[in-house]
Amino acid sequence: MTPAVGRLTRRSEFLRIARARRKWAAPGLILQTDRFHASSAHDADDRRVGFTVTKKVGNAVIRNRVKRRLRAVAREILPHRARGGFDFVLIGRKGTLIRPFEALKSDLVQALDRTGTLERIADTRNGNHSGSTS
RNA sequence: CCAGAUGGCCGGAUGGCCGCCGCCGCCUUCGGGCGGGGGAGGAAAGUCCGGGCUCCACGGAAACACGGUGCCGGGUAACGCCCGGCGGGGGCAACCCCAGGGAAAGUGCCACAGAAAGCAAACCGCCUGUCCGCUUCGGCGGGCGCGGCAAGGGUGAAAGGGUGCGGUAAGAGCGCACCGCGCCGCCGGUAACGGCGGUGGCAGGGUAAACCCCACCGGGAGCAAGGCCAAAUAGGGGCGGCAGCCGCGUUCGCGCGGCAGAACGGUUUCCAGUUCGCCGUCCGGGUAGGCUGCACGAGGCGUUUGGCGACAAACGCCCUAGAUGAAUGGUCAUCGACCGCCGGUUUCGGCGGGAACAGAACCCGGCUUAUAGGCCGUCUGGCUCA
RNA sequence: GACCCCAUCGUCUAGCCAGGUCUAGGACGUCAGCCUUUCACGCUGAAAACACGGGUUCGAAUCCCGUUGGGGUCG
Repeated sequence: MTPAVGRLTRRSEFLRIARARRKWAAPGLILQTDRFHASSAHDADDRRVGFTVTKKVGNAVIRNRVKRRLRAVAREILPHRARGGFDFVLIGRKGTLIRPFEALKSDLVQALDRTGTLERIADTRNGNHSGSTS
């Protein structure tokens, strides 16, 4: 069972996560994260993700491609390797476009580890089942 | 074959795995699931023009502003776009480029240089009359002249037609020929304009992407327009100043209604209309929630007919993206136009990289800008062969 | 997405809207020299810009068109 990953769409939520100052920059991406506010509407095990690609990265075509690669890597990693109860913001960089996909995935795992949001159970399950991804 | 001109089209392909957003059908424990079908561009871009659509002004009218366009005719819903022609310029040519109305309605400007820059004028100079000096008697030099001239020199971007011949004291449209220009007439053309003939000795420098004049066009804002629903709430509040008249209520602070008054279109005037106590100052609160607008339209494709063409008409077929932190993809493999390096240097072989510009946001018609490479057609010039 | 505005030395600006001695002026800053035992202050001097590409004009920072880069507003 893979838990669902919600999307962040409100500007105020992005600003809140940026204020938390819990972030780590990898060569392919930057991760910002924060424990989301306890409200009755959300389960404690939920996790949500948003994407930010600024105009500095490139024109609209490049920004779209960067965002799509970030979405693809988040879809593969976040559901079973990120801790529940957190919001994540992935920020695209100039290197996101040309970085190999496997390296981008390990960048995200490393960023989760450095921000203390890597799921420990998923870590052992990864070692048991598939050693090809690392 | 080489060089060039021009018009149109394409602008990565195939497959595996995993995904995203609408639409239709079925099932559903209303969370969703299954199946089918669809899903970026020639510029989607810049937002430079023209429209549709929506709201405001809404009825209007006139004048004045303001902005835009600018040879002629046609096409179009419309245009500053397109087509055909005219004129000017460039090219051997195909062909390309041109904001291309008016400078004898008026105003302004033309720095520096130059005598003079717009009423024309005369610095050097040329010629001449007269006086003086010299003389080899041909002349030379100097002064004076409200004497003549504008050919030559010089300045300038530009100096009041150009070239040649005649003419003259020297010269000059002074005369003549050709060219240019103005005016008149005739002919051709729908017109711009062109041709021919006559006539005038030349008047009228340039600049209108300077003001301007003439002709024509234009009400303003924009889908964050606008409508519906939900939430919130106030008809926001405080302070200071000014508040005409009447009626009602009054807790005597004031409140409500009417008249008056004020505000509102680019300006003014007139009626009509809408809104509202007015002015100044300070303090707040809330909001980028949902649905709709929103995908059948000046729509696309094909054939025929009319037209030089832009395009139009008729008939037939088709439905073709609708997201909203914003879908239309991620990844792997194979093929690959093309590029670089090396060996060979005609063919070819090896290695490495690998598709240009670029992403709909209410929708159309244009323009402009960016764009690796490739395909097809037409035409021009040159060379070779038959 | 729509609608507007701006661009001049390293920085802030004048000149633009009546085109010409504009080779673009000023202030702060920078550099060099003088002054001072030295530094500062002061004095003298120098370097340094019209965003880019076309057009109009004899002549463009100025007028017109296009491009690029910044900035602002929206209920």
